Amino acid sequence: MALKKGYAAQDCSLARTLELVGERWTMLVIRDAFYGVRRYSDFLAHLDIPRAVLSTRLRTLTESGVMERRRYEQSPPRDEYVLTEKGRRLWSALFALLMWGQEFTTGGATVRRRYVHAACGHELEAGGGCQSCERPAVPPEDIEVHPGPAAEGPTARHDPVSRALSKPHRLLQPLET
Amino acid sequence: MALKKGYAAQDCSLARTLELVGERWTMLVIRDAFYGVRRYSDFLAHLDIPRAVLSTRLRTLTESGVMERRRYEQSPPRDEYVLTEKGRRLWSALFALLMWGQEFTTGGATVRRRYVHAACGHELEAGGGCQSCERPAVPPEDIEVHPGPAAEGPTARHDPVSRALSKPHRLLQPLET
DNA sequence: CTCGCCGGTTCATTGAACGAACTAACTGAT
DNA sequence: ATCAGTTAGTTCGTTCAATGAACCGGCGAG
Repeated sequence: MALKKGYAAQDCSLARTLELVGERWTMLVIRDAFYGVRRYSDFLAHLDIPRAVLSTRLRTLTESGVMERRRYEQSPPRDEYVLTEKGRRLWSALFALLMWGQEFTTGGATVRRRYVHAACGHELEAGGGCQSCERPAVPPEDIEVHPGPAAEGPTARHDPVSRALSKPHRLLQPLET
Repeated sequence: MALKKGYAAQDCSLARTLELVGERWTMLVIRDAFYGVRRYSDFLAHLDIPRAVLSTRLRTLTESGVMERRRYEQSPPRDEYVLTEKGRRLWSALFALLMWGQEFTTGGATVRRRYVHAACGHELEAGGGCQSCERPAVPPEDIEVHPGPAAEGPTARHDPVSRALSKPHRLLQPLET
């Protein structure tokens, strides 16, 4: 972040966390990575983020070990960005924010996406666990995103990522775009 | 936030959440509120935040219903800022970020604060629950902050809030400063 | 060889953060 | 009554980051 002082001076684990993932756009990039977005152009189209900011964020996340950049094609050279274990462990925090938003910030609107325990088909509860399986915390690999009641409609987006997510999709698996 | 476009355009609950609590400093203000900080000057001294930014954040949080401003003294007129129910519900997200930071961002350093289930005295696990009580999610009212191994030392702060937190303290209870 | 795509970088403009200084309301001590 | 001190801000000039449009280089296809 490199502001004059940065709040890293706090020597507090929350402050250090926010230095890494608390900047504008960063959490949305990570959310998309959980959805299976891996390519620069897909992040760009789905987030409507300025190119320069996306480049900066991907570099920061890569340098701090939250994401990993890897070559998946030699010619033409193409890289993809995927979450590392460190990054995948952000799921519980991300999900908690997501659920809070669904409860408190939807102005009468209904839910756009539902999160389902793939093993049993039940929707996750707010704590990130599965009630019917009595699992306290379902890991992201076992979760599917399903389109919710508000997925279609006047506010729907039409980028490749949004279209790919109109079908149920396993978290962290690459999206077909 | 009122940037040109804001990412509220995403019509996604995470984006809306971050519009409210994703700005620089905001989460640290909320964390301090959980610690029991209520007065302008205490936020200021503990966070080393510019006064103008603190004013803006407290206004935004108040307007969005995350915190409430209330008169606790008539003369001289003094207001305090306390979390509403909406704000208190951010605990699980905040705690998840905190634990992630403790695991991944402490560069060999040790923990500054520990979070203890007041009813049984056991430290909370990373998911926010209490292992020994088999409670899946301990609410903040039942949690105490204890100074951790790194509370003292060369990096220790000397503001009133940090001093008050050198003793165990129940979350959300006002700090004696 | 040229066209277009992908994954960036560069640049001018705008907006936000920073920190120091200033203000307003009040209290308590001299 | 005056004066210093505390609290809770606002104001303002400077610095830094976000935005969006334009530009660029590698490459493959036609």
